[in-house]
Amino acid sequence: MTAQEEYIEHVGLFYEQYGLPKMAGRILGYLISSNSDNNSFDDLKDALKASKGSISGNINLLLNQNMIEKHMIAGDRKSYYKMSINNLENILEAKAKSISQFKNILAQGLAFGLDDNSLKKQNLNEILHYYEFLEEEMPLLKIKWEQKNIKR
Amino acid sequence: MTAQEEYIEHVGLFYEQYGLPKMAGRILGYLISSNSDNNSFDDLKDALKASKGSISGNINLLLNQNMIEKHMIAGDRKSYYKMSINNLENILEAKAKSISQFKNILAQGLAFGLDDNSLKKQNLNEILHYYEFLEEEMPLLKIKWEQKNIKR
DNA sequence: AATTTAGTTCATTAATTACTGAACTTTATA
DNA sequence: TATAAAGTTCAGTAATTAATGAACTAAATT
Repeated sequence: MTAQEEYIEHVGLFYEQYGLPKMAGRILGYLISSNSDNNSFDDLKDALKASKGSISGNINLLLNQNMIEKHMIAGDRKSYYKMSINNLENILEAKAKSISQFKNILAQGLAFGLDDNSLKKQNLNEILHYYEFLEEEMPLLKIKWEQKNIKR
Repeated sequence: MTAQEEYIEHVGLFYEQYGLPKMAGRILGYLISSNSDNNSFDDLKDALKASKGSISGNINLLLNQNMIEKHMIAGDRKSYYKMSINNLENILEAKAKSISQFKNILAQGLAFGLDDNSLKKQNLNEILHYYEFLEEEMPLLKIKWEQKNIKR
């Protein structure tokens, strides 16, 4: 196993922890460590020794999650892939979305059972406030990053 | 199916999206929606109609991730569980940890291949800077929350 | 000391998720 | 209009992950 191959496996395992298929993580690992600006479907298939089906499915998964993006080369009908940069902001947006979903789940759950001064309701309300705080802060973080980047 | 049971399934599915076993998500759903401050192992087992093994394994999973905590009642040797509140900060800490892990993966990957002014290196460096930004901001967010809470 | 309680462990089984490979679609050359 | 290229789709299979249930441990009660 070359150092690069080991690296790719490592990245695959890293992403597996966060619920992505290992192959999707390995695609990211390849895109980070490859020796070229232009990485095609077949490059991935060959480097990762995987089937077309698996590469196709995982590329589309990563595209849907805005983790990679496709680019083309004039006079060439292959597609090339790279880690997404336009959509860095999506990391925060995705986080914001999950925060706001969980906030709703909590709020809904608070409607069940128990009187309003039970310990549990106090506890859950505090958690709810924390999520509300995060929900407010995420867009501010995004703005902060954008401003920092305009200056650069 | 009662409204509460439906709610519990819903929470289970929500957490499944984020890589938890469904049963772990259902435990959280029960803890949010139950009618009591004190929810025991057996309450969970009965309400969720699951085996002791599954409840035990998933409770420990949630405890390890600081998503729930155990509390006791004097003169009672059962354990009771509730959603974690002391460790709300862990949401940010966990996020910070994954950000910093990924930052390292990227930095490592940049060591492979290509000359330093390739498009890819420029691209990855920009992503790296974004992660560095997030890495700096997470602790600030934590401080902001703590200060807001002292004032309250 | 025997029994009960509270939970853990782990082998087996069930359920889910991912991968393969062959057939297919679509667009572009020859 | 045939052939090829680039990828997609999907049925079948492989691999992984989760749940069950019975046997077990450790502590408390009779």
